[in-house]
Amino acid sequence: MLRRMEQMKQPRVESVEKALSILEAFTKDRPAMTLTEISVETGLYKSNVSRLAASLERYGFLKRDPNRRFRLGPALWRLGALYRRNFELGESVRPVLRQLVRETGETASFYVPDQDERLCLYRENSPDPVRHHLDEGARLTMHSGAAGHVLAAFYLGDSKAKSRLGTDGSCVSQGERNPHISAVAAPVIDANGQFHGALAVSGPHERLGHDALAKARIAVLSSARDLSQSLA
Amino acid sequence: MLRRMEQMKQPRVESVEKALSILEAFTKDRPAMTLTEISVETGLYKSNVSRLAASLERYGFLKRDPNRRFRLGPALWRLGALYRRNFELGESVRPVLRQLVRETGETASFYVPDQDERLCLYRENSPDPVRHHLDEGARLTMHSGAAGHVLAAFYLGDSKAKSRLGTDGSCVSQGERNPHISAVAAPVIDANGQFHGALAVSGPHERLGHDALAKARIAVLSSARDLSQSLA
DNA sequence: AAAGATGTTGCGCAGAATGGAACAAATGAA
DNA sequence: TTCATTTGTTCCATTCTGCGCAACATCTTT
Repeated sequence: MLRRMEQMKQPRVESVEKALSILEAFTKDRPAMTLTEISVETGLYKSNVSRLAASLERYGFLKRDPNRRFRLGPALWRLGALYRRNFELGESVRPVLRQLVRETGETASFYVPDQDERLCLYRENSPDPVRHHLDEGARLTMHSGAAGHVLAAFYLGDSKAKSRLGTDGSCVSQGERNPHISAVAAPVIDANGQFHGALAVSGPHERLGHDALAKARIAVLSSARDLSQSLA
Repeated sequence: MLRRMEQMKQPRVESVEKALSILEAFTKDRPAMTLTEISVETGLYKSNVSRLAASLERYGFLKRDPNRRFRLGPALWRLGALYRRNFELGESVRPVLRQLVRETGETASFYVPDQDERLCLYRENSPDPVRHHLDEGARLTMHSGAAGHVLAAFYLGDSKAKSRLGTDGSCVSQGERNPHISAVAAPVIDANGQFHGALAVSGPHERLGHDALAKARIAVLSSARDLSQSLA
């Protein structure tokens, strides 16, 4: 829970990190918690949580539902939308994703680094009912999957990840994160050399065999180049 | 900036509120700030901001762009998406909004309370090029506009706002917040009596005259009832 | 180079944040 | 109903964190 806090002695503000760890404790499967649950989940004392939560609530980062359970507050959505707007990305990325879906028939996504994980920032799903489904906003590990390797290599500078990449920066994975899914990913880097994220196409390995993957790789690389253009 | 903190002596954690006020300082027009700018904007000392920001950054609530300026971080987007999912609202609201647009030809929106303001959670724009445009995620005052009055009445319990409402809870405004815009709004309340937000239709007052407004009012009220059903 | 910003670090003191227990309020069982 | 249990808040003494501020780095600009 408070893993990150226990580390080295960099400048930090303890109570702030405790408060943030409360927010962090909310997940898709745990969208509402009682004070005691939060206390257990974070390892903080109830009295402490009570006070931290009060501040979070005042600023709209938490709110209490009719049963007085805590839920995430509207301020998060406002700021989340703002964060998202920062990337003018969206406007450039979406059309590219749709184009990729049209070309490959599979699902296309755009991932960015989020701490030591990766965040699915944008996604266009395959029209096929049998497809690799995932919500925008979902977080996956950065240490597996084609897009994961690309991010690890370009963002973290992970040398093991680098070695998995082709000279063009692309990466292929088959059944890595999920045994039934294959994927291709490529980095998106603007004219200034700034790394933005990874473009990926993924689908069931029944459809994405050797040949289909090779085709998809070309498509992804080409799209990544297009994106680089429009970001310059 | 720190208005909210200076108030009464409720349980709170000062440094946490300072940190949150840093996040609050980000706006659409100020999506990136240097440390000094944040310091000025929040009234906090630079050294203080530096340390608070370090913690926010560790948890992904802030990040630094290539020029080392601060921007909102990906954690916000993740949590924002989670917040939003809490309302299964979206899935119920969107179709209703689209239906309203079809019926009235004007823009339809759904507002929820956010602190002492109102947040435009969902919006479907009129197909007409001349329309009342506003982004999802935008915040407006709760003290003017038809939807504002509805929220003030039902959420804050503001008696002045209540007096502006019809017996059906609906409210009409003409040129209140913006001289060229008229609007109608109605509360959305589920079967348990839980208030969820305000449904509104808005457009240029040239089109939304007496008759059109009356028609829109019927449509909004009917849609609000439909929504109440699907939330029960 | 020199001058101006901008960001970070060190330090001592004030007082904020905390743990723990006692208290209050809600829930549920009997 | 009353009693037991769980959940949340308030109080208080102690401690150590967070703070202001100045000095120190680190970049920009001229």
